[in-house]
This record gives sequence, structure tokens and C-alpha cells, in this order.
Amino acid sequence: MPELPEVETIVRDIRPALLGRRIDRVSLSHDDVLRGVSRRRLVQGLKGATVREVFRRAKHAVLDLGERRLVVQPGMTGSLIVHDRRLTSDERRYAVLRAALDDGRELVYRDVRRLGTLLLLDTPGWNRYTGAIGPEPLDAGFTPRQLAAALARSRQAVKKVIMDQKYLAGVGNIYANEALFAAGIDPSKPAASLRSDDHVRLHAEIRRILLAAIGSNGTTVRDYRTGTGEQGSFQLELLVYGREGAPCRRCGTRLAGTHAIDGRITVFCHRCQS
DNA sequence: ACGAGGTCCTGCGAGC
DNA sequence: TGCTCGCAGGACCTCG
Repeated sequence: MPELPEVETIVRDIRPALLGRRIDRVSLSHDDVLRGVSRRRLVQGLKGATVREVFRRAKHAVLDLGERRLVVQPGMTGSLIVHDRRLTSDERRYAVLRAALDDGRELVYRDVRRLGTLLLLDTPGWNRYTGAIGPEPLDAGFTPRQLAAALARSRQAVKKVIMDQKYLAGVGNIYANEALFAAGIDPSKPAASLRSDDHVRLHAEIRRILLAAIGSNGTTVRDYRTGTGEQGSFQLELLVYGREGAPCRRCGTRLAGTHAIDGRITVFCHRCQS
């Protein structure tokens, strides 16, 4: 599922097509993707609204509609695409939210597993939502010190902490694995046991990898698509994720895999990460 | 506060 | 071929 680079790619793709557009018609196939908003209020809130801005927060895409903001959390299998022609039957399949735009195009939120979520927030709701999420790793203000402060408080595994959205925004399982490998840090190490040179390396590698992944339009393992429906290509650059049992690209050691941290697959090199 | 584990969903690939 | 099982990029919840 989309992590920061994937959602950033989606937002960059769909933003030009959405800015200034009015939403004319809305349809929703399932209510179970809604949180904190009823079907009626969602449809009423979107219909007739004009898209003022489109941006990303953490792993979520946000449409600023003036009075309210639509937050799309794609979860594991969600995609957000602006179509400029009739949808194929394949594209209609699993389309959860369809919003017809005033220029004839259509914004479609598609989600096979429907673990994704749609929120429609007023200003106080938005403030609560964004206030509960940690710093954006690609912001200029994100420093090794800021990362260190988040890690210092926790004895949990460093991988779990950097994936925890309240400490750091946008890093999910793929990029956590990759950044820890690149920084030479054992994912199971207690966060508070990292030293300042670890903070500097991890900070740099998180940013470097996220930027590189954005440059490749994200990582397509299975479902992820860009805002124009294409696959990303960063899967070709992954050094550890998905390579359990294969030789480490740096030293040739067989990569280890475990589900011991937060029940998510962790792949690492015993020799290069300590 | 923490860690472990379950829940929401569906599809796919492995193994029998 | 056809079945069952385990697993999958996230986020949120409860329990002890």
C-alpha cells in the first residue's frame, strides 16, 4: 500500500486535473470506507464543492474543498486516479468513490480490500487529525535532532517507532526496511538505544530513500498505481524488502526475514545491520 | 504506557 | 484441476 512516496506521486499526478474543478456528481459503492461521516453527509459535502488545493499529509491525500477537507487514506490497496475517458469494466470494478468533475473527467477512488478510509473534516476536525500525526520527514524543518527526540522516548524496536505515524509521518513497512538497511541499523534495536551518529545516518537515509522513491513514482508490489494509472518503478531498486533469503547486495550474506516486529515482515542483513 | 494480538476486507500464490 | 491456507504496502482497537 501506498506509503509517502506513492501518495506524493498520486497527489502530483492528480493535482493539475483537480485544481479549480467542481464536483458535479458523486457515487459511493460501500459505506464501510467512511469514518466519522455518514454516506449522506459525504455526498452532500462533495457535491457542488470546488477543489481549492490538493496535497499530501503522511500517507494520505487531501482535497481542500474550502469549508471542508476530504482525506483519502488509501490503506493497503487504495488508488486515486483521474480518468479522462469512460472507465473500463476493470476500472469500474472495486471503484468505491466516483466523483464526476465539471470538465467531464472523473476522480475515482478504487480499493480492492477496502481497508482504506475516507474522512470529511471541518477545520477543528482537520486540526485534530493533522495534530495527531508526527513531522513530515521531507520538510526542511525535520532534523536528526527531531528524529532523535522521537526515538529517545521509546524502548520499542526502532522499526516500529519510525513506522508509527504519531512519531514520524509517511514511513511504512517497505521504506522502514530499506532505510534501516541503508543506515546499517538492526530493525529490532530498541529505539532509545540509538546513538547520535545512528540518528544522523537514519535521518539521512529515510530522506534519501523517500526522495529516490518519489523520483521513481513509487513502489508497485501489486496494487499501487500512480494518479494516472501507471505502475511505479522503485520496486526495481529495493535492496531488502521482498528479498528474504536472497544474498545481501552489499556483503552477500543471506538476508533474514522475521515477523517479530509488529507482525509485519522485516527483512535485514545480520552482518550489515547492528 | 507498552506489547501482543485481533479486526476491518479481498485476492493471490503456494502447497496438497 | 481445485481446494484450503497464509499472507499482503495501513490504521485502529482491546486486553493484560
